[in-house]
Amino acid sequence: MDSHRHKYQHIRGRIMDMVESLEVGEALPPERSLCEAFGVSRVTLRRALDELAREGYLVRRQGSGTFVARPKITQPLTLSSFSEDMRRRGFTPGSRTISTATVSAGARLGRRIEVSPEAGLLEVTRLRLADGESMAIETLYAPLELLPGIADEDLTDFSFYELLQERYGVEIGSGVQTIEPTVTNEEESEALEVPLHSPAFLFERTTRSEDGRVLEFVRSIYRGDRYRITAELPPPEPKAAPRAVRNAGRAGEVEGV
Amino acid sequence: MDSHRHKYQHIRGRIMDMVESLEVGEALPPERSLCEAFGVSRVTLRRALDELAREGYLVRRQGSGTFVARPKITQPLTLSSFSEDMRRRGFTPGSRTISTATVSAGARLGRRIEVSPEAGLLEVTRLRLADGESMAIETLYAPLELLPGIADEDLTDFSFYELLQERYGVEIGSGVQTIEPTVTNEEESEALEVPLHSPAFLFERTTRSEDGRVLEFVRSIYRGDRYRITAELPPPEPKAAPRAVRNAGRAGEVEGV
DNA sequence: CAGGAAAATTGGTATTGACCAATATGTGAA
DNA sequence: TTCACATATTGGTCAATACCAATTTTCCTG
Repeated sequence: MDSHRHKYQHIRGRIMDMVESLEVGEALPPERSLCEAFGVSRVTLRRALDELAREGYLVRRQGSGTFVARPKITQPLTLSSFSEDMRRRGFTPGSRTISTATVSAGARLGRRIEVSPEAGLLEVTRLRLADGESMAIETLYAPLELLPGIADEDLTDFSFYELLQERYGVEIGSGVQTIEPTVTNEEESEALEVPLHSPAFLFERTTRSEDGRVLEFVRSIYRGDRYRITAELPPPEPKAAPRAVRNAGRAGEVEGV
Repeated sequence: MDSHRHKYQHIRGRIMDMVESLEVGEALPPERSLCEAFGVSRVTLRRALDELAREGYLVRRQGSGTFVARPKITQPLTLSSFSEDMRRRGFTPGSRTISTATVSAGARLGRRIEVSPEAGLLEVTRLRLADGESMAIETLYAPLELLPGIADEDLTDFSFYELLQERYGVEIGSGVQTIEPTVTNEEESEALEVPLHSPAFLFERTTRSEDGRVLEFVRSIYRGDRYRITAELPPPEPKAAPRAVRNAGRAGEVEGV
């Protein structure tokens, strides 16, 4: 059942279980106790703790102990789907497909997706909803050659990433996203139900597979009155950057408002 | 001379020297050779390599070797000053102070900066330039109590962060930044020399010291036609996230356009 | 009771040694 | 030559152990 290929991954999970049963600021048992409890060496245990501390779940204080960290205020920009993003923000994601078509790439899109201008592309325009209200309008382009038989799919309520992984076995590698401020045009205003020329974000994202092929190019318009980006900024690197986690609360400590 | 308190930090530096003398895609000597060369254990050496790989300088391939990674396309959002940010983008930063004043915080600003509404604040409005052209207009608020004698400073061409560190010995801890799309109002349009209601970014940043006090609240309007955010998105975490670095080139490998 | 020094506790760094897993290389058979 | 298999190389995981450094606790002293 446990697909933990390595010991430290298993330990990591056990520690996370423990963390979830504790309050913010509470201390974990000492490393040496945990080693004994889990039956692993200290390096293995520390490897798991290192990861969790780096990801912000734990704070370690030399001479004192390891404590449950205060939850992060915000996640950094990451390659998550709209659905994931909205769930993280506490909304229920939804989607309404406006149009589905097959188009030829042309010069501009061809360059972005790194296919010939004659190549066929899947074009899907969707309205994205959060708690039933319009949040963004999004047009996705994907090379048809990667998606044999895609037109038969029901694209009404699908996660493109999951579709890629589960049906086509394509693993998502990395992506580049640009963000610009813009204002809505007539079409966008109508779809999003906002006044003409309302402030909005323009997102353009290019996603690649692990072997470097472009999987999708997505252009999204997000309502500026409903969506904003919050980023927690790490301290400027002090030369040989210590990856310390800060702002950890201890039990009973007073937090700012 | 070497302020390397720990061995792995010293090794890290030696490896970086080596990396800089190699081409992208070239292989480093095997770990076991490096251990011998540096006179350290493999664990210590690997600790240094782990860091460098995590930061994107190296790519490791099991069974094959450790290679110099392709330089990152973009930096993530980080707590850098305007000047640093612009230099990173290849521009020469500049600044023109529009006004300097002392104001009382009031309810809204007081809440943001976590001081009483009666507290005094330094208010500086500056026009930010890149290669001599207007890029952003920025208003900074900082609690006067942290900055005794600040009014005497020459604020025409200063880095607020450097001032804090060098004159007041305050270390910057972390910050939170929100980004929203907006359009310029009359004042902003005039200062930035753009048409009224042009798309723009609204940045609001709160910076704290290491001990949690609010050092500054900054509100910036960036021209949407000159400034955009580019983020390289890491792959979605595959459950127990391996922090692998991807897209590393090997010598002779063909890169996409 | 208060203050300070000593001891115990706890995380941090480092070594040696072993074996596993993925990749690259060399060798022999077809 | 080419393919398949055995072997060597290289990074990945894990253990046992020792000692260092920061913090907390204990206990003695005034």
